[in-house]
This record gives sequence, structure tokens and C-alpha cells, in this order.
Amino acid sequence: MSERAGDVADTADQRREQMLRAAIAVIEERGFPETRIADVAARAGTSPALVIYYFKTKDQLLTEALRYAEDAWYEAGTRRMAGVTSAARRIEELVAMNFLVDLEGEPTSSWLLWLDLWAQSVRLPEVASVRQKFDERWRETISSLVLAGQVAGEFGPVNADDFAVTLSALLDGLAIQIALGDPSISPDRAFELGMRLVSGQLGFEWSGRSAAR
Amino acid sequence: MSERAGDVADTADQRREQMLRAAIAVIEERGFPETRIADVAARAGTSPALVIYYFKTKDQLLTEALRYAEDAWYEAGTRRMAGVTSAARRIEELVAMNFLVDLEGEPTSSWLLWLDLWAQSVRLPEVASVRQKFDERWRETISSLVLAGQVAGEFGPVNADDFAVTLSALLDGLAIQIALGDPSISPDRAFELGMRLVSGQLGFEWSGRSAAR
DNA sequence: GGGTATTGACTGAATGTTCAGTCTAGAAAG
DNA sequence: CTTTCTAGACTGAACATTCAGTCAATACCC
Repeated sequence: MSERAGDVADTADQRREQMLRAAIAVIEERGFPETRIADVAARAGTSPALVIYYFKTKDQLLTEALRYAEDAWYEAGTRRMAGVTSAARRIEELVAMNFLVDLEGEPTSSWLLWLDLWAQSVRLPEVASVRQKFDERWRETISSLVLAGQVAGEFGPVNADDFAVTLSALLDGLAIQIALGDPSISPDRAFELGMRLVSGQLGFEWSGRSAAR
Repeated sequence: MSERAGDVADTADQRREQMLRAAIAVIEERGFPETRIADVAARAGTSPALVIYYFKTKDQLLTEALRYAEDAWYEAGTRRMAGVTSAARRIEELVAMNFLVDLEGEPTSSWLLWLDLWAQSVRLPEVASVRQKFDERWRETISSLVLAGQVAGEFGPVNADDFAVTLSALLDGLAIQIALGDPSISPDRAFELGMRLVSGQLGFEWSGRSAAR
């Protein structure tokens, strides 16, 4: 029986995605190492065996889940920046997306995922490569943004690469504090400090948060 | 079995320390979640049962091990800075101790430990409190260093707290890249970038690494 | 059409291993 | 002889992965 909307629904791809999303949710909740296949299966409403059917091993499942999450986060960010034209505003948006949470839909709090991503990178080469590529892409996003801003005359002369490394490191470091709920660093303060560095180094005036979308 | 001359050696405290050191070594090697009591026992040359005898549970052992490692690191750093008088040199030493490895004895590469510390903080309150205290102490070290430098007229006027948060976040972020062996960020470069931020914000001249100790 | 192989999706019940923590009893020390 | 240490053997539970097979749909042939 064709149930109209539903019947093309159960393709393998969708199943996979469903499981990846379930995996992400569980990882956020229990942490990477404590995530059991059974948890993911339960959350996805299926059996452990099916999870293994789709992903040969647990590590493969979890690794792919991390990649999936990072991609989603990055994509959401890109979309977010796309709505803005000035380079200064764009980089502000970039900083904001690290700290000012997703009011919208998808991108859940990736903070905790990052901590796991880093810790697992040490020993799982697959995970390490996810992280590596992600970081590179991120730094490139920053540096090309800087270059664009310089061409447009909005930013002063700084080495874009150095700036990208510095800024991404700062954002990571601040993100850790946020993720771990350090009482002395609120998201707002992190945002503020991030923007102060940005505007200082790039040499443009910045006075408080611009109107949010 | 009394080995060697030093047979007064085997007090309970020394046993504990021996085990803590063993635990740290194993954590560095296998990661926190993968560290087994048996590993620690083997490395310490005793039995798993004895490990449990001294530390009621595995988590207690590992948590204490992290605390022990952080304390050792911090103490080594303090000692290192003590040999220097000018505030600028001191803060340089502080940055250096994050990136330029321990040529000396004890303080092993705590990088990997940090990643585990962060990841575990999310779910183990004990670990979280170790981290929290450690971070606070670290930021205070920075900010009082800044204040001292300002009093001495070496540094310009910045908000010491803001600076401490910013710098410690930057150092953490850079440390991650170093720890994970990111090819585009060598320890030297991290040090350089760190010092550029420091000298820029504190307003003093800095031209390359001072003579090492 | 009607049968029949083929394949992909899926499951429940094992299997086997890995470990944290316990138990018992022996050795050292005081 | 009593307390503190120490180790070997053991237990019980938790889990990843395997297995043997079911079910439904599609393709292939007459």
C-alpha cells in the first residue's frame, strides 16, 4: 500500500541519517566513549543489529556521526553569514555563531561534541582527520573573509593566516569555557571579548552587537 | 620483599604517588576512558586489587591522577617563572611553558591530559571541579602578573581580568592544535602568536624569544 | 498473468570477551 | 597477635558483534 508521503520514505539513506542524528543526540548526552550501540538503536527506534548492519562497527558509526554534526554546524553557519554583506558584519556573525546559541532549528549545542572530538582525535585517526579537515576549512573561511574585507577597505593590513589561527584558537578556548559552564565566562562576555580582539586586530570600529538577523 | 637500600621507602603515601604517576602515564597513552585498573597496576608493578585498596574506585583514582598532574604542571611553571624578575619576561615564560616543551625532568606533555580533562569534566563533577579550580588559579596568575606589570610601568592600561580570560582561552586553543599535531601550527608559531597578542595588548616591545632560563 | 529466484532491510537470540570490583588468605610490621 | 598490606582467583554484569534466518519488494521468465 502506498501511504503517499511515507512510502518512498524508508530508503537506506534516510535510515542512516536517522541513526546519525540519534547517535549525535546520545553522544551529547552520554559522551562519546559511553555511547552504546543499544542507546543509539533505542533512540532511533530500531535494533542494535540494524545499526551494525548500516555501520560496520561502533567506531565507524560514531565517527560518521561527528562528521555529520560538524558539517551541519558549518553549513548552518555559512547560511547564516550569507545574509550579510559587509565583511565586518560577516565576521561578527562568525564570532556570534560560536557563542550565541541557535534560537532556530537544527544546530544543537555542538560544544560538547567538540570536546569529545578533540579527545578522540588523539587516538582514532578517522576522527583526527575529520577534525583536521574541519579546522582547515574553518581557518580558511576566516582568512578569506579577512582578505575580502581588506580588498573592500574595511580592514587594516594584517597577515590573514596568522589572524585566522589566532582567532580560531581564541574561539576554541572560549568555547571550552562556555561548554563547561564556567561561571566567570558567559556567552555574552565571550562574544564581547572575541569581537574586541577582532575589531582591534582588523582595525575597525565596533560598538556592541549589531541587530540580530 | 625488601629491595635495595631504601627499604623505609614503602609508606602508604609513596605507594599512592607511585600509582598516581602510573595512572597518568597510562592515561596519556590510552586516554582516560580506556584506562584500566589492570594497566595502572601493571605499570606500578602491583596488583589490581591493591589499586582498589588505595583508591576505592576507578574514577577516584583517575580523578586524583588528573589533579596530581595539573598540580605538578602548575608548580613546575611557577618555579620556572620564579627565576625571572621583569613582568614582561615573566609573562613570556608563562606563554612559553604552554608550548615549548619540558626539556627538564618531570612535567610531561600535559596536552593530552587536558583534552581528557575537558571531555570528562562534562560528566564527572569531581573532574569538573578540578578543572574549574585549576582554570581559576591560572587566570588569577595571569591577571596578577598584569597588575604587577602595570604598577611597574611595564604594561599599559588594560582590564586585567579581560586580558586573563582572553589569553588563557587563546593558549588553550593553541594548545589543542599542538596537542593534536596540527601540521599548520608548530609550537614555535604558537608561541610567536601568543606573544604577539600579549605584547600588543599589554603595550610593550617584544622582539623574539628571550634567552631561555 | 502467475510463479520463482534474488536482494535488501531487518530482527532476536546467542556468543564471547572484557573489566571493575570482591573475597580469601598469606606476609610484614609493630 | 593484631593491624596493615598485598596478591591471585573469582564473579557478575555490561556490551559489541555474529548468526541464522524472516519479510517484503522487485526482477525475471513462462
